Amino acid sequence: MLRSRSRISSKVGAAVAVTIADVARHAGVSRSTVSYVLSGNRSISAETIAKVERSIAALQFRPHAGARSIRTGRTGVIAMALPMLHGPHNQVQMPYVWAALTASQEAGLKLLMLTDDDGETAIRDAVGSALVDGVMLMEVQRRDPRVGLLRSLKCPAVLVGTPDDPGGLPYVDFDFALGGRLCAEHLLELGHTDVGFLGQPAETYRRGVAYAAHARDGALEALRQRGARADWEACEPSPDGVSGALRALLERNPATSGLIVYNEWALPLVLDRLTALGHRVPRDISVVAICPDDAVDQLPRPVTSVSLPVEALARTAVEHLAGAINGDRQAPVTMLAPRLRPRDTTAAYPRRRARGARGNVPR
Amino acid sequence: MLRSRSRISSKVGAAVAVTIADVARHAGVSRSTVSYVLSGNRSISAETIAKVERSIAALQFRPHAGARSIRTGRTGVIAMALPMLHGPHNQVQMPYVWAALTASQEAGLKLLMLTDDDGETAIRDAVGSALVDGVMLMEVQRRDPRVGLLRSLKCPAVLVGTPDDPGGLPYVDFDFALGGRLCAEHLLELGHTDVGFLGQPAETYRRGVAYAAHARDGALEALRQRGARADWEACEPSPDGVSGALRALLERNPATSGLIVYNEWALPLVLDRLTALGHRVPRDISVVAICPDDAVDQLPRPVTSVSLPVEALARTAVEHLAGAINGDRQAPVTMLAPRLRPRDTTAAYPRRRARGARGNVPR
DNA sequence: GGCGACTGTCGAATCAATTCGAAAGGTCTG
DNA sequence: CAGACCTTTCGAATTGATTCGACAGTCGCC
Repeated sequence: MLRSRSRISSKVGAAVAVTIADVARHAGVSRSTVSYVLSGNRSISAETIAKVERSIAALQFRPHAGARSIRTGRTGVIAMALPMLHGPHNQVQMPYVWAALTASQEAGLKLLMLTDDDGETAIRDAVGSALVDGVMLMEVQRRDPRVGLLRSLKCPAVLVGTPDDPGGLPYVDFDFALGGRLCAEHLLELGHTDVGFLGQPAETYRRGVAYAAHARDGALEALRQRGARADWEACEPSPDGVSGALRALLERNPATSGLIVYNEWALPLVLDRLTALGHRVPRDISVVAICPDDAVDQLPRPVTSVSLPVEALARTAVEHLAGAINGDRQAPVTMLAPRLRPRDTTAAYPRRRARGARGNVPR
Repeated sequence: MLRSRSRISSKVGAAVAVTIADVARHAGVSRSTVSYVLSGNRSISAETIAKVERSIAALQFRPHAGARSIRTGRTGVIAMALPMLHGPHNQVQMPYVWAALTASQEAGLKLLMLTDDDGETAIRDAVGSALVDGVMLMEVQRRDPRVGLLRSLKCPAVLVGTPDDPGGLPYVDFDFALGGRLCAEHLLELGHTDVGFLGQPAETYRRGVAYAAHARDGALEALRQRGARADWEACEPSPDGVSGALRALLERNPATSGLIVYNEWALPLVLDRLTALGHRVPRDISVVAICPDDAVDQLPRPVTSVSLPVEALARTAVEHLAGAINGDRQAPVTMLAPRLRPRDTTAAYPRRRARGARGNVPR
């Protein structure tokens, strides 16, 4: 045997574990009494409670998570499953992580991060070994193999995003399709008839990530239904990517007077490049974005936007999951409604030639 | 009792757990044999191994994490402890999370995220209840109460950052002080004598976050030692914050010709605002940044920078922790060396008045 | 004063694994 | 051919908690 395992001192740095038996001995009661004090599952006299609690505090006792889970079938841990993708684009995800982290802490849960590079192994392992009580699936794709997996695992789960076939699993989402449509309608109402949609990196669409497709299709369909010329372009997370996408849109349709941007990363550069290319916003081109409110606040000028409630989304998902784990009946679908906030980057269309050079009143 | 707990079907969505006993029965061997097949701790005949493995696969067996941890004292989970801070600044952290996530997966570990709003409860709970095998401490402060806690918990730990008193705990860090000094020396060698340091948000310094202080002090000390005028300013994550910080630096010392920027978020805006304020880079003002390489790639122009190896840092920390958990003896300190990469935003100082208006050759 | 109804506490079973000691069976050696 | 030895497998103890059933002790009520 490589490691000796004596009763008194365990290995190198590991702390000596204090068990419920130690507490019982210290308090002069039985183990079960300590357990009942902890769980409150049976009435215990006030003085015994006090005695036990003093011992717990004195010994710094904390019940062993594994031992507990073996009986209760609960671990108090939920998993956040992210697909493995690298690159700067992923910075957008941190707010989700933060929100999920704080929300789960408030719900008394711990958050385990999972990536599933090789498909679904990480999820299968974590759930199969009863490491987690539930799974929150991020970056849901339109046809996501993980959805089928989760359903077959029969563990509490919530999808953050809307797959083509949720297969009975509950999902929480922001209504990206409606969000895209709101952008479109805003521009249509302002008189724009030629609109470009500048979206996420091509890879995101290639993977069929649901929200990206929904936002784009929601916008384009609304535009085309109302007779506008609509076009779209993916946008890579680099200055050249932004320039390239803008140029492509403007070359394919030089009449483009409205731009819907759903690419948080690119947004600052879009405004910058448009002016660099000689287009004034909103006089020549109106810009409406889909992005979190704090992204707008960080821009040099306030952009008309449909605000993306990242924090509420993650929080809702965690709360939903917490409820499902407790056995509460949960709504199968939760859709957060988009709302468009007009700000400085959109204006009525007829720009110059329209009814004489009567000036360009911004409002 | 609210929830009945029968032997056959458990509650609502929970999967029926398959145990090692089921596998043993299915394979026609004893439980211990299955365990030995799993762990390889005793020699088992090839045919028995095959038989058992077939049963494991057929039943989709995965050992119960809790039950396993109760005996082995291991969970295969490590914690990443982040202090609870919100706001856009935190986007910088996602690369750390990603790197730690992939690295821990490669090391066969799972990653639990912890925040410690109310001090250290989350860490204490996770370690005390034996939920995690080790802790990776992020955003280490110069005087960090969590360091003392971790030491007293006697569990494998690694600090990502250098506190004033590591108290015997191993730490991994990027040499921010030297990084700051390299920036300073680069500017000094180019002839700059008046340099401003534009740093992290004020809150970060107020909290005494180690890396922020180290980078700033490393730069300022090097500058002052060599007789340069050096000043610094915190910078909030907003356009106004950037403008304000720049203005403050330039007003306090109008002769400022060199700028060290250690604020990944602000970097694009700094370049933008400098030109907006009428300073050409690098003709009027040289800019050198401390930031990850991919942040440079995303800028419209290549910025001279000391590259911040975020991914290597997180990866090193995870590997260190994995080793410590396995009982390997680890180096107490790992410092990643900074390297300055001159690019387009720094130039020799004597700008105009120096030796006649002989033109400004960029190189 | 005896009987049922509570209260509070305990002992023992249970959960799903790991692991030690021993036993069964086979091979090799003296 | 008996004894030593090795390989392979098993039974049972162990790990740290939860929880059921039982058992004293107290109280109130007729």
